Amino acid sequence: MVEYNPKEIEEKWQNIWDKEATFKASNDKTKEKFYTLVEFPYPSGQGLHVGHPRPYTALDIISRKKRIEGYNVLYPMGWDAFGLPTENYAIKNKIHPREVTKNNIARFKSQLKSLGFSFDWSREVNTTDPNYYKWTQWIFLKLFEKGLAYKKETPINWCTDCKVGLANEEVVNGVCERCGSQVVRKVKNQWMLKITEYAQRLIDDLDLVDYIERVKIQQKNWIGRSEGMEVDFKTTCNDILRVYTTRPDTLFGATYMVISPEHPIIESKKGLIKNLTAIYDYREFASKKSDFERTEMAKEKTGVMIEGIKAINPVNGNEISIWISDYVLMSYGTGAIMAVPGHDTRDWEFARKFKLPIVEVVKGGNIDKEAFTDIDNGIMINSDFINNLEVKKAKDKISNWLEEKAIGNRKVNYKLRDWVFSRQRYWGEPIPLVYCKKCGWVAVPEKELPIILPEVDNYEPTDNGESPLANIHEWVNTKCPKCGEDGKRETDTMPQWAGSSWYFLRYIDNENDKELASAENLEYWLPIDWYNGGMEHTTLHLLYSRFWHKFLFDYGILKQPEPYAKRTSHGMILGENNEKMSKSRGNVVNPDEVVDEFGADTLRMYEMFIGDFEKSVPWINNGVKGCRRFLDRVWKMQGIIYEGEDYSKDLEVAMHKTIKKVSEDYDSMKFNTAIATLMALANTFYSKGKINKKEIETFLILLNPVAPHITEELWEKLDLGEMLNKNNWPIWDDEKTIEDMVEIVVQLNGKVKYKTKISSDLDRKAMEDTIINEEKYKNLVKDFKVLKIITVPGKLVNVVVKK
RNA sequence: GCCGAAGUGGCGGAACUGGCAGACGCACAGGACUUAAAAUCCUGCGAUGUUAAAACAUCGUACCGGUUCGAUUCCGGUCUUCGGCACCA
Repeated sequence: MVEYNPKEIEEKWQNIWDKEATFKASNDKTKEKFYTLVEFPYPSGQGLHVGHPRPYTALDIISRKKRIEGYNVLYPMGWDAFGLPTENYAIKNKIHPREVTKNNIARFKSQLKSLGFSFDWSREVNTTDPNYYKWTQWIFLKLFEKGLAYKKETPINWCTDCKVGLANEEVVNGVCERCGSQVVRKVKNQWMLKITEYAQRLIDDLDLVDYIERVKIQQKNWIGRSEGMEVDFKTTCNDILRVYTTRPDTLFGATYMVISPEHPIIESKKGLIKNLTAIYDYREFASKKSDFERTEMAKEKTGVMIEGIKAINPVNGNEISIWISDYVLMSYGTGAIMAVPGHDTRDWEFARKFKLPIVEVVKGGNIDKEAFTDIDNGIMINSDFINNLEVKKAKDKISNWLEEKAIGNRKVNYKLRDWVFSRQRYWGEPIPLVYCKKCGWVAVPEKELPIILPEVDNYEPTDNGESPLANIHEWVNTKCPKCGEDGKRETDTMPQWAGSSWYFLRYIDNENDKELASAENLEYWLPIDWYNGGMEHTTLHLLYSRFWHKFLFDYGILKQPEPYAKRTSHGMILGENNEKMSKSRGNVVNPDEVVDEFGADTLRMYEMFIGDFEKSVPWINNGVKGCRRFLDRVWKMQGIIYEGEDYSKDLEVAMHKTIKKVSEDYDSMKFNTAIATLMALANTFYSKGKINKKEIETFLILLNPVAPHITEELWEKLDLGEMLNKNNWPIWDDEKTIEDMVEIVVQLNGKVKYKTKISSDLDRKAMEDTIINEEKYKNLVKDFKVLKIITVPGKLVNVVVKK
């Protein structure tokens, strides 16, 4: 027998699949389709690491199984290639990001090919290709046309030394990651997308899809719907401060207010504020922090009281002080809160620190010691006309009262914020708009798309924080498409999220130059039947792409309101030291080395066998060996085959059980136990010493999705007919998975005492009778009084006894 | 801090819906084959105790408590680790 040589056979089959276009999805609408999708990678300079193949192999298994089951499967791959690391690399090494991207993609592609994934490479997409981003720009224009894109002043991280805008990730402990200088928040006028307009639908339509529960929960929490009231507080300067609260019932306990340091009232009433310098200093101090740092619960509370203006609590007329503090954000609610220190932990700490009054309005806690927050079932006190009411009733009564007096109104609020869509960077899609003094922002005509990213000499942002594109005057200066006067192009580019918000639509018709994709192909392939990706994309990418999809649905291009019928998520592969794989930690495993030493089938199998697909697991080099050993044993099965029939009930049960278990496990992504089951079956084969071709055939088909090369090769060697992947998936018969005898457990007060075999067709009564007549049983209970016997058919008999 | 997960032998993990804890694999130990080694094959492998051994007993699924005939699984609390927190992708 020739030795198992993965290198040779893997290359052989990869070439055959390429040449015969085995995995090309057809647009034949008469066939039942199945669209499987994995998140397309960012082609980084480091190449693939072993984390990438985990989800790819998983959905490759699903795809291959579906094909064998007769579906027309689309399993595509592409490149999410715009992004910061490429740009930074280009700046450092003075190479055009286009070149960097091209090289990285070539490397990724050859690595992916060496793993034998059944991608339909003819549908490859690349977000940096003008033929692709033409449509990204086109979608943006449609959003703009419908009023969903607007400009707003929003802060960016500004490095005071490099004089560039930084990504949050590049800000480490408040200083610039590159140069260590102070980073401040600088306000810029940026493009925003109104995702908040879709907030409710993004929640509601989760009911239409099959996502793993934690993804749904996390999306809902991220969108953060709450029902509450907007309440107006008059001020002593005849102004109104509007707050948002979910707890109008505690209004009598509101003893002061806090507004965001950026609140406009500070500017509009600065003449009345006596401590303006202190206020400005504090605002400066707050500008150095991110929202995340500002709202952190653990930190020491800071703030400054505004001297000169007070607010009036609308329910009791009390004059209360107004403070500014960084934990109140302009971006959530109204940028102002009423503080109820008796019943809110953050307010309580703040009040304690600044010696502000704390009033108890719900009975039950000890507000001298801590805020009493568990108040949903409490009773109101110190609250005038809502005294002695239950909290729920009090909330209703005071809400009605506020609405009658026109002081407040019920309001639904969302934590979700609009999407900041501008980046002051080079390596992104140009935003296709022109600014005209007369007409304002004007869309570039569709026929001029794509607006190609022009060549620049220098990829670094300009000194004033504008994108490098701002320096190319011949590109920036153009004519207004509307009136023909002088105009200037937008020089900000789109965020990397743009291209990945719709890529799954382009796979459907990637060469179409007339439209984003043809209507009939979209209708045939959508929705995506199964989308797998990392948990880390749950709140941004997944939500952004649902938003764009819904928009295109509203626009009439798409027929389904949701892009993904099903969403699952894989766990990360960690380094051997149980830490995240990264270059700096030096624990990165390169799949090329594993393929070189053990073969692609072994790598694929190990990645699936390593543990629960949904959980993160450490990579263990030694573990790979076990999978290779198994494939060696599979290879050697050639030597124990015999021709002919030889019925054995045991083997028949084992075969049917295995088919059932493996089929079901693949479908529910329990790849590790599917492989364990196949290993156990192989052990059974070997313990029998010989095996019939029919059993091997079934075994090879079951193993094929995980290890496609070796199984295809053995199929050919054993002369089992046309290519394995053209055959049918084996089916099992539930009746044939039942053994004649089952082992059951006899327990005494829930503790296992002995095991015994009984016929599997006994019902409860018969089973109990069999057991209590056994000698062993009589011995067991002879010193006790039997109180009760609990019998679970086919499982156990538990005897409850007393001395 | 907030939101979402996870915690089981020396290690990765398994256990359907509350019913035999440790499948499958790694590592390790002993044996077979070999002049020898590697590879391969066979056997054993949670801890402790009684024991020559078989066998038996006790403990054991992060920690504390609860529900139940019975808890890795359900409930309350605590600790630890991981993912996300809106310009990394």
